[in-house]
Amino acid sequence: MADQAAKDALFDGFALVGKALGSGRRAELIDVLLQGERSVDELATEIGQSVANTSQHLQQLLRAGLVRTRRDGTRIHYTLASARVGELWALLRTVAAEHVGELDRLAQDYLGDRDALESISRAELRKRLRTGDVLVVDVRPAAEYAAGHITGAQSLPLADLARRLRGLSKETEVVAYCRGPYCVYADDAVRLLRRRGFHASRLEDGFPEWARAGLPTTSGALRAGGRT
Amino acid sequence: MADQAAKDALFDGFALVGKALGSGRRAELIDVLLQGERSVDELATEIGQSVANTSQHLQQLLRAGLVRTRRDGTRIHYTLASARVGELWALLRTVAAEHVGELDRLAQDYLGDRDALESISRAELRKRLRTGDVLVVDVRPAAEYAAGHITGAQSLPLADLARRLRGLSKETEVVAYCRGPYCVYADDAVRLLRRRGFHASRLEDGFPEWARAGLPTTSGALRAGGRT
DNA sequence: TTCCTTGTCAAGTAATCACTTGAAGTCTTG
DNA sequence: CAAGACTTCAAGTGATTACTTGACAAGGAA
Repeated sequence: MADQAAKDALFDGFALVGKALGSGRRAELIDVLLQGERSVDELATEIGQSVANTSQHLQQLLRAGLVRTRRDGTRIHYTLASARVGELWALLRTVAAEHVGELDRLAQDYLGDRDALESISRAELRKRLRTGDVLVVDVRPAAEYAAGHITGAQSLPLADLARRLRGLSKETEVVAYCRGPYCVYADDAVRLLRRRGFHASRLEDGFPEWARAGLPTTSGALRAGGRT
Repeated sequence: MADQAAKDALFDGFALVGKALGSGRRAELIDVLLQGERSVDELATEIGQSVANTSQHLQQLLRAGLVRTRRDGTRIHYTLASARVGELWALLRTVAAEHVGELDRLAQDYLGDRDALESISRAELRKRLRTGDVLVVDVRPAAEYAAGHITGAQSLPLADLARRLRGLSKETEVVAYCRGPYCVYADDAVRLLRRRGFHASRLEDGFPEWARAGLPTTSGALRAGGRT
């Protein structure tokens, strides 16, 4: 064996990245940052932690090179360092879903029963977007829609949904999507819409997966949603 | 926010996998297991740790579902739980190489200067294997060769290399490969061969990458190597 | 049975980690 | 300049982690 100490140091280097992904709070941060850049205190409220604690977790992600910062006035915005980091997180989530025994139960505890909700695949949504017989709504917060959304989707944040139902036709088939397979926004939206008598289903995963698959996305433009 | 506690628990579940990859010693274990199953004390010597400590690390990998065990008499053999785990490890290594600042230096400290060594890509090796103008040698321990190797390669463990040079022709172009891009066996083999006047280069990565790329592999058969 | 090999468990220690609280930077605005 | 908003730093606490040592369990061979 060449130089055990150097080998250990090298693998400790690789493990830095594993360590960064080895805390639930940091995992939540990455999951949110996948939707676009965020300031520290937005992130803090999102993960339900103090600003100081969130800042320290972010420092740790920074040290592992997984995120980057951008200063804008008094705010500091964090972003994922590259698309690769998003891929790594997605793969880690898949591996966890396949191999961690209790994950099914944990997911069910958080997401509730999904069996009653219809969901459609990316490929099918793509097809129906082309034929135009479906209204796609992005139920994430407006800022995330602005940072990037499925081309043709309208922004209709979950928080505003109840107030803006008037504009929707009950004949139109509605497809809601949000941050990904472990995000509850689209589920909540579909449940609410169905309760009110709309035809609604959810995209089986979220925007990041759509973008990663190379399907058409748009960013920037805020296309006020709600009206059909 | 639906149920913060349930959400935290779910992400802690994902983070279990991150934690499992968050120690250099466990990373080394995964890297070795990528070459095939191993008993606990083989693994312990490989990573230079006590058997007790190695066992505990393996328990942790087991809890995260990344490895599986098989009992054989008084020995217990560990294997990666699925090919996905190998993919995850490879992607994590890539992300670390791209984003962890000091990794270059750590890799150089362990691997030494590689600039002097010629290396060839998988695609090129594939082509030259077909035309047959090259001798491919697998310099990993014989057990790893037996567990799976590049089709057409001969087993010539680094430990035996010096003793078995007689059988090699100085006209033949030799390509050595080992466990992967961060493995020193092939480097050492190429250095030794060149010092003795052979034409030698290394495959730029190792057997797991070859297999993952879907290129032809063989397992089981022990094709005694050395003679051309 | 007893002995031997292999692996796990349990207890102990020093180091690291996640969070809290309160203070100190840093940039913008008045 | 001072005041205010946002972020980071520093110190402290309880929990977890990586390793060691020594004891125990499970299977094989005499």
